[in-house]
Order: sequence, then C-alpha cells, then structure tokens
Amino acid sequence: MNYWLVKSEPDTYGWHHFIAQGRATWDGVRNYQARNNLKSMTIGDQVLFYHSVTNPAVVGLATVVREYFQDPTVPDDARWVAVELEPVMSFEKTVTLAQIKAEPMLSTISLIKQSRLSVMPVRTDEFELILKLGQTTSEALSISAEE
DNA sequence: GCCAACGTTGGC
DNA sequence: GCCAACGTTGGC
Repeated sequence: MNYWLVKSEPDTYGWHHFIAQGRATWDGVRNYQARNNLKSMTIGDQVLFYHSVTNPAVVGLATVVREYFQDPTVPDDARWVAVELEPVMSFEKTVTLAQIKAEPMLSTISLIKQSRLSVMPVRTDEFELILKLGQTTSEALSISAEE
C-alpha cells in the first residue's frame, strides 16, 4: 500500500466534478518526476486529492483503480502515462495548505518541499495525520471502502 | 496580478 | 555540457 497526493485546480477539475463522474482518468501529466510517480501507483493505493491555486487544501481521498497505461490524450507519445482513480470519501473538514505549513510534523512533506510537483508520494505518518486533520477516521474509511 | 521556483529549450 | 531565455505552476 502506497500513499500519494495529486493536485488539481478546482476551476479545471475539482473534487465535485470527480464525485459527480465517479471515476477519473488522471492524464495530462507532463513532468517526468510526476510521471514516474504515476508509474509507481498500484491498485488500491490511497490518494489524497488536493485543490491547488484556489483555496489550496486537501479535500478528499481517492484510490487507484487502474494502473498506468498510455496517456490517451497523447496516443503517439509513449513518454506519458495515465492512471484511473475513484473517489473514496470527502473530508469532513478540508485540510488547508496553511494548516499543513503550520504543522511541525508535516514540515518535510513534498507538498511544501516541491511545491510545483503535481503527483507526489506521501509518507504513512503524513497521510495519517492529514486524514486526522480532515476528521476522517480509519473506521469511516473502511466502511466507505466496503460500500 | 505579481512573482518565486523550477523545468525545458536551444544556442554556443 | 553549460547556461541564458523562456514558459508554467502555484502561492499570495
């Protein structure tokens, strides 16, 4: 089980779009480091969904339902890949970037260290703390995952 | 809207 | 291979 964080601008593709759609092809990544992270995702990995630019915050939890494949938006360019994600649950409270920056235990998170990376790994302790800050309990998580 | 950070491109 | 120019991301 790996933990990740993906960014999306809510004005372009927000959490509510994702919920409404029920599944998303995570394509359009054009950065090698982010691409490598997509390639490392395995089915069942947990993915924090982060809104960038407008009210920056972690807003929900998703999971990987299809491992990497050719990015369908550039079928002739084998460099780029996509994965498919499904929403698991919305946070009770969004966890803002300001909160994350204010939390000493999160001072080394890639979100802060590499502010421009759009797909990044998250450590287990970081993941658990962010879930806690979102008032998202592991019990609620397992119930949600079973539904 | 501005600007810092940083990845990419292209000239040499 | 170096580095200046340029484009993009994303916080504020």
